[in-house]
Amino acid sequence: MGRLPKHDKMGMKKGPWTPEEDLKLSTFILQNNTHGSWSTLPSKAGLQRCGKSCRLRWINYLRPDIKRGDFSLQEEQSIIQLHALLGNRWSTIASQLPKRTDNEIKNYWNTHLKKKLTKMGIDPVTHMPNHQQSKYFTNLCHVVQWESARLQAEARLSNPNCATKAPPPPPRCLDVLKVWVEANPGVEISNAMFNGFLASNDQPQNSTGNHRDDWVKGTMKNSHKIEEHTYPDTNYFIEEGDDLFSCWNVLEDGHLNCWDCL
DNA sequence: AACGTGCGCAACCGCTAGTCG
DNA sequence: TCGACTAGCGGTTGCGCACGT
Repeated sequence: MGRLPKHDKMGMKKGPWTPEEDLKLSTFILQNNTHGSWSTLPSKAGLQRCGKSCRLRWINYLRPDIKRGDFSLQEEQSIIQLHALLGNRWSTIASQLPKRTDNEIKNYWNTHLKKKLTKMGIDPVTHMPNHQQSKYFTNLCHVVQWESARLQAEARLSNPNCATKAPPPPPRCLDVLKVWVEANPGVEISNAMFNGFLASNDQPQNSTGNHRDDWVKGTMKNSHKIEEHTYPDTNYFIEEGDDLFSCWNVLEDGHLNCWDCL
């Protein structure tokens, strides 16, 4: 993996890092409790690398607080949802996924998630279904719901007068609002918009949705985390099991219909 | 076994924003 | 205000490996 060692015009080494170089870099930073100035670090640490290369190696590989290995289903979902909201702002997305680096998330998106969404009939750029007849469409109802909420939030931002008319977004929305605000400094959040972002579990929007939620919770009382995945004012909700997600909707006669499992 | 091909990911490159004198 | 310098970000590259033929 990596590249063959090369040197640039200044005689700085390029290419894959050796275990000895890793050791030198880690030891220097840990002993000093700081990397200090990246541009002066290489000479101080006895490395023939440019500061930029040292910084990247530390941040993406050597830092003790990074998690490596497969992404969990929850992490995958977070990436998809945050990408729908933020686009290719990998560092912002990474800031919401503890112990993951932007480079790792970017690679995972480009090599796994993009293909996965495409296969499921979802455009990975717009996060919209390519065609509603896709046999995978029903599997992704939560993704589509999410995108719908995002568009509603954007509409509310551009036209505050519509804020109270828009239906409430999916769960975990306050977390998302927080991310959105961090990613869009300077944009003011009106009270109406904030209320619109509140999860209905905290502040039920209307009696119909509340009644339905109660009914769903009562019916599915053996399900775990059901509240987290119930989409208010819609017919859809997600049941999270130990290692799979089931997509359900409530039929007009009150029966539950399982669409599919993820 | 040999070869070709595609994939995964570490590392690089170029650009931008922030800071400081 | 301007230029130099630095840090950080996102896009791209290229090598090693796995897998298919």
